[in-house]
Amino acid sequence: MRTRFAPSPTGLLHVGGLRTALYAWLIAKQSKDHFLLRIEDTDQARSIPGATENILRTLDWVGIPPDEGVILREGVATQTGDKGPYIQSERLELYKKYADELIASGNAYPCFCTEERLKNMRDEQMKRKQAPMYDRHCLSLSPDDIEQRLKAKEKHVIRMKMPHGNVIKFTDDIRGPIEFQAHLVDDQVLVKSDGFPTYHLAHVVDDHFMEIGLVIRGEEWLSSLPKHLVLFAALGWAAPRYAHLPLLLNKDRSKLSKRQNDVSAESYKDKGYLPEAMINFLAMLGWNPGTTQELFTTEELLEAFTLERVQKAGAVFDLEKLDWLQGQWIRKLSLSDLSERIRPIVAEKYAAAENDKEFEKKIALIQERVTLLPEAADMLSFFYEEPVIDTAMILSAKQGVEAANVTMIIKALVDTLDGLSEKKWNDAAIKDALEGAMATHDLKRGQILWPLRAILTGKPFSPGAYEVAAALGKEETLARLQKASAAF
RNA sequence: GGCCCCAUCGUCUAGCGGCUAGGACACUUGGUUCUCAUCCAGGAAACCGGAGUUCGAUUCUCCGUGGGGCUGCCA
Repeated sequence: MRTRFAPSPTGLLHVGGLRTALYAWLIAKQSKDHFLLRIEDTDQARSIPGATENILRTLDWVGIPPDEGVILREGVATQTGDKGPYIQSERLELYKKYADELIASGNAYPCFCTEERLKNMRDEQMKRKQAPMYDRHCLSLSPDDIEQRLKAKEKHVIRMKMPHGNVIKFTDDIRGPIEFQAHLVDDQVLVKSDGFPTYHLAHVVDDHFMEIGLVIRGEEWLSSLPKHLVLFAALGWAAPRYAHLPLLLNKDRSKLSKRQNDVSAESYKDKGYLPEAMINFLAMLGWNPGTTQELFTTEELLEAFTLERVQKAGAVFDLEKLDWLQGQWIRKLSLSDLSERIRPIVAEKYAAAENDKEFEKKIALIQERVTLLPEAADMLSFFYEEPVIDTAMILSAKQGVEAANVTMIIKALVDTLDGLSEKKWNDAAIKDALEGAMATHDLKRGQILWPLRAILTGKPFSPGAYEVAAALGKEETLARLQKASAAF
């Protein structure tokens, strides 16, 4: 089954668009067929240079690149495939040809109405509480009149002629049977006065010639479906199957908007979410496997995904679930994989991380604590710069570390740890040694470990004392202890 | 206003005539614990309403109600 994703290059890729692309990609790949990317740049005013590359890079990031149409080759958007061009602004003659054919067959007609007239007409209709629809003023123009005006290059559009009286029936792959009364559907503009097609004409022509078997798109298109079906029939082409996906929603259940949410997929990349978490999250918004499995790799989605299990109702875009998924994925990654993803981020702040041979060891300490990748820099700061000694934080009434005994505790720490050889400097040995110290000095666990951890990290929250001491090394550990001791 | 779609815990959802209405997130109570996090155990939390069909409706039908989308020479 060939499927496509057909964004407008009007800005960053929307998360809703990314989910649509994911589902389309899954369907195509399940049948080992092509997933196409087509650029819908028929609105010249809204097109933004570079948007296409950005969209492609985002698809790459999550691992669902197109394999036909507009693709990324060495960072540059190029076209591949024998059904192109895949950019609508390069297909103008084709649209023109079929618009003319529709006029010839009586399924479309030129309309010379001015914007002003249309506006007045709509205002009138609204006032009478009627649905605003084109009144077919130009449908009654005489052939001579039309010819004259065309010859005079009078500004005009081409409208489709809805077959009033027909009932248009269709079965959507997600929603099941739907019916529309043709006379309630407007005579949609197919070709604008600038010669560009509207979405409606371009969609029908392109998806026919690009041999798309299943159109997967957002629910906002459902109400234009009758127009598309009429066009396919008028041109004598078989319509594809359609699957209209439920919308992604704001917390207040309105259509997901920039106003209330970060809607660009790229912003989640920038915040430090893993592509694995993003894909997993998006897949589960509006689809479920019917089992209790929550974690899915792309490969597992390929195995489990079906349109039958896609929800009809819209889904609230709930970041709390994303964060949980992110945590799951962080912990699921191998230490080396996670390290290499985090390393460049930490290196931005601490150059030493770049070639730190012990980096994985440090990441091991925070793997269960990180949610967003950039948090790692702060979590690891004490490895790369000496913490500022905060005597107030080293003391802890709750742990039984007071001004009266802190010096003695630190001395016990120094003595004990100094007794450990460099060779035996590891988690387990440090733990043994310190437990021995607790016994001999009659100290509680917290009395030993809280100050050790606080001195070594300078932070109220951090990985555990044993692990930090082990990763820091004997020399540095003792140096920090001694320095702290002097502060009291 | 018109047309179309939708409706189970706060959120994502399972359920496809008979269930103590299940899971996950979030919340909450404990446990583990030097802190934070992880992890483990428990708790609270839902079938929008009304008719009808049926021995029996969360489930099927209809009508309400509510929400959403569309209603552009934007997609």
